[in-house]
This record gives sequence, structure tokens and C-alpha cells, in this order.
Amino acid sequence: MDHITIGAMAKINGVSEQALRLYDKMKLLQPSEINHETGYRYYNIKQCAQLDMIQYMKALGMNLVQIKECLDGKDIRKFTQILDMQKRNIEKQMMELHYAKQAIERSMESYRRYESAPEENTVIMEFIPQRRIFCYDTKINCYSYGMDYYEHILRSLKKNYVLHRLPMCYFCNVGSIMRKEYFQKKELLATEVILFVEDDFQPDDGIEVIPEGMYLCTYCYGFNKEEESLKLLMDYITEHNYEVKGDCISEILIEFPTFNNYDRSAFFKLQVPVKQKKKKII
Amino acid sequence: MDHITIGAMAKINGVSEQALRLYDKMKLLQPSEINHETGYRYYNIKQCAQLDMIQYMKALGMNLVQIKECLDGKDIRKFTQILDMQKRNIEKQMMELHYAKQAIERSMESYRRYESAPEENTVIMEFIPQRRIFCYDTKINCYSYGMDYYEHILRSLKKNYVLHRLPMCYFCNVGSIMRKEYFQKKELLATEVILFVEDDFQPDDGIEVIPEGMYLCTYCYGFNKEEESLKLLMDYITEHNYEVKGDCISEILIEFPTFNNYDRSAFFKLQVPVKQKKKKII
DNA sequence: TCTTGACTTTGTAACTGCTATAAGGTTTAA
DNA sequence: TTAAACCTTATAGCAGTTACAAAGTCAAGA
Repeated sequence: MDHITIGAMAKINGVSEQALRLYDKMKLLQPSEINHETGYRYYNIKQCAQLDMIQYMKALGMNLVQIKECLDGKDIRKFTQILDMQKRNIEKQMMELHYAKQAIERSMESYRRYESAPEENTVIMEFIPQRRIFCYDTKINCYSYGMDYYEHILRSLKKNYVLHRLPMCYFCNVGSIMRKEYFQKKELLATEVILFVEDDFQPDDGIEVIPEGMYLCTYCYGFNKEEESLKLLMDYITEHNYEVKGDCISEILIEFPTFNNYDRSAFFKLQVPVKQKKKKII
Repeated sequence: MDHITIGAMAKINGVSEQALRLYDKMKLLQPSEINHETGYRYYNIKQCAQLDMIQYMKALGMNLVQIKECLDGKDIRKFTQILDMQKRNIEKQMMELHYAKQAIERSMESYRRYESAPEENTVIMEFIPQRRIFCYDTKINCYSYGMDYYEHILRSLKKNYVLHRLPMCYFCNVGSIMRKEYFQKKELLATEVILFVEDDFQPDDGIEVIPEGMYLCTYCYGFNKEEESLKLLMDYITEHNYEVKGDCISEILIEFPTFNNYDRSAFFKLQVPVKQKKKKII
């Protein structure tokens, strides 16, 4: 049978008629015969081979133009070149999906923590595993300027961030870090904003490792509560005779959609690594 | 500064102006102020928070409509629902990329083998590792009908294939399998067409495991050479006193783009597992 | 004040690989 | 003969931009 109508051809190959018409127009696969009075397209069964090839190349992620080049070029070398390119392409896409998936999981985790978080103004001890952060020093104290300035700092982080080719999906879970010395002196001074990144980022320029350990934590809602909560944490440590072991991190667990289009509102987790000063040896 | 022009807003956030105009039109992010005489849009620095949210959601793979729903809904539960959906979505996409990548690697491997293949009409011994195939019994002898019929068989395989939800990218590396009994009787009878699939397919309905082992192989170019080569292999086995250990596989390593739009042309590898009949015990 | 250049506005088309629809002509079988 | 099932072309739509064109606005210097 070498008189297959477009509908039949579509059916036996699992393609739509429109797709076949498109391939005709693009000269990817032209019917072996056209009735010039009616305009009807008729295919030959052997043309299925070409269609198989097209579908296979499509499955490899090639676009129609590339496929055309390949088939027109009549050069199998061209095909392998495109395969090579396509492979790198796919690896890149997989990387992106990988990051997106991690970001989603991180978001879900944050949401769960938000739902089961303790009350505000309570301090609790938590074990926190090792994490990695991307650190950006703004040289300006986050606590000495208002929210407007903070926005500008974030914009600058965003730029720096793109510069380091980090995937955009990490742009939740922002935070700031108050170095140990200032925290101990109860001085509200933090010049660095941070982003939590996955373990596949190697510690290098900008990437820092935060060690695992016991942390004293407190949770609060809203930017205006942050300073108050920090002071709470500082006082708690003095009162209960803890020793500060490292930097204090102010982590945004969830940032809420800004409903009114203006005010940022977020759920914070403040955390500082400690150990008991006068521990009894059992 | 609450009088940021669209260009400035675009720059500090790494977005295009057109994107901002689109967000305005879609009511995703509308400028805080519009000069009704000039039509100029002016943004407030605090609106960056909303833009961050949009960019973050986009990075998670959400589309603009979903983002709008999320932000409009003012419901964080909606967000987690979409996250959940998005996660499954990403996993599916990763699966597809995984298959596409495997298919590309398989193609590249085939191409390398094609380039370094031995001459036609020579028989060589090869060790071949375990493989999995998807098997489809056409109930019709591939060798008793012409190419037109073969095309129909392939169409039917394609359908069956889609039915089993195998990714389309395996539709290269087609082949046929001649069962041991017929091969031994030198009877050209094969009713099953096959596809090689990855190891992640569990042996079940349609999926069969081909054991590793030593295979006698011969390579040939073109469908018309296949029968001849099969006979060569059969005779070689008799002459050299080998014992057939399993089914004979006729594998298409590369199918060439059908340049003339008609004739299928391919590079075959015929292979049959054997052992020496009268092996000396050393 | 005029000019220049950098900005802004709106609107349209293009991109990809189709799908969907409409309005109308053809084939086939009862 | 007539209806069903097919075919044709042409158009719009999708999503998220990008890339124009044509025209209006702003700020600074001569």
C-alpha cells in the first residue's frame, strides 16, 4: 500500500495529522504523492522509516530545525556532533532540575518546621547538622539601617549571587550572620548576608561550612521582632551560663507572600552554637 | 527611594523591562505609582520583596498563573499544594531526561562500534554482558515477507511500545530474535521483534533478560544482507564445532537517516551465544 | 531655548511544536 | 443520494519571553 492518507499515516505512527502537515511544510517529511486537484497528501509505507528517525531524534531532545539539518546534511557526523551537544544540554537541564527539587524539598521542610515551631520568646536547644552557606559581606551593619536599606542589600546579594552562578531557587532561606565576637559583646553588628546551599557546593570563595552541634534557638515572626529575639538569646546565654561556640545565624525559614504588595514578613529562626560553661564531669 | 523607573527596577533585580510590564499586565506585580499623563511606571523599593517571591516561585518551576493563584490566594496552604505537585512534576521530568541521556549514550556507543566494526562476512567471538530486551511477538515470520510488511510490523511494535509506556527514545536499536531451536535447525524463522532497554526495567510482561556470555558475532550493512549473514553464522558454527547456547539476536546498531526518503538502511550485528562442544579439560 | 541621548510608552510579531477550531471540499459505503 | 468520515487551508492559541518600531518624555549641556 503506497497510498496512505494523512489520517492513516498519523494513526499507524501515533502522530497527529497536524504534526505531519507541519513536517510537510518544513520539508522534514513530504508525502510521496500529492493530488494537485484536491490537495490530498498520500504517503508511502516506506516513509515510516523517516518518521521513525524524526521521532527518535525528537526523543533525544533535538528540535525540528536540528533534525532537518541532520537529515538534510546526509552526514552522520553531524548527527554525532548534535548528540554530543545534546548530551551536555541534558546534563545541564538535569542539574537545574536537581537544584529545583532540592529547593522544593527545602521549602517543604521549612514549612513543616514553621507549622510545628515553638512559641515566640522561648529558647530551646537543638542539634543542627552541618550546613553550607554562601556568604556575602555588605560591609554595612544590617541592624543600623531600615528595611529600605535592607532591600538594597538584598538586591546586591542577588547580583553577587548570579555572578557566582548559583541557581536562583536558593533565593529563599536568606539570612544574616552575626560573628561570634560581636554576639558575645552583645553588639548588634552583622554585615554579612547568607544563603544556605546544598552540600554539593565545595567550600571556596564565598562558600563557608557551618559545623554541626548543639544550638540555642529561638523563633520569631516579622523583621521587627528580630532584634528583640536576638537580645533574648544573648540574655538567656548569660543567665544560664552557656559558652558561645560560634557565629549566630539569623535564618529566614519562610518568607510569606507579601500580600499587601509592600511589607516583607517572614518567620525567623535565630540560632547560636553553645556549650555549657561549667559542665560536671560524671 | 520610592520612585524607581521600570529600567532601574529591572536592573537592580536582574529582570527584563518587558517581564516587568508583563507582570504588571497580569497583575502579578503592579507599580506602586503610575503617572497617568505619561503612563510611566514607578516602583517602590519594597516591591522587590514581591518580585523576589515571583522569581523564587519561577525557579521552582511554577508558571505565572500558578504564581498568581498563590499570591492572590493569600493562602500558604495553596503554596504547599503546588510545591507538592511541582515536586512530582520535576521527578517525572528527571526520569525523562534520564532516559533521553541513556538513549544518547547508547547511540554514541553504537556509533563508535560502527566506526570500529570488523569487515563484513567475518565471524568473531565477543564477550557480551547481560542485557534486557522488550519483546513483542508479531506471530509472523520476519523473513518470509518483504520490507513493506516489516514496516507494518514495526508500526505495530511502536503501538505496543507506547502501550507499555516505554519512552520513545528506545525506538532505535530495534532488532529481532531467532529462538535457539530454529537457529539450530537452520530454519529462518523469527516472529519476535525486540528493543534493548536499560537495566532499570524489571523483568516482567514483555521484558526479558539476555544472559552475558561469549557470542559469535558477524556484522553486515543493509537489510538485504541479513539472511546471508545469518547463514554464514550458522555454517561457521557447524564447521567449527560450536554448541548453540541460546537465542540468536539480530541487532540494528545504527539506522541511517533515510536520505532518499524511502529505503531503510542499517548496520546489523548478528550474535549468538555459543560454547565449544569438545572442550579439552586442562 | 534647542538639541542630544537616554530613557519611557504602546503595540506587534516572532519564537517552538504543536493543538484546536472553522469553513469548506472529497471519498466511500450504504 | 445521502450521510459519515475523511481531507483541505487558514487562523488562533499556548507560555514567557525577546525583538523590534514608532512615538512620547526627561535631564543635561550649548
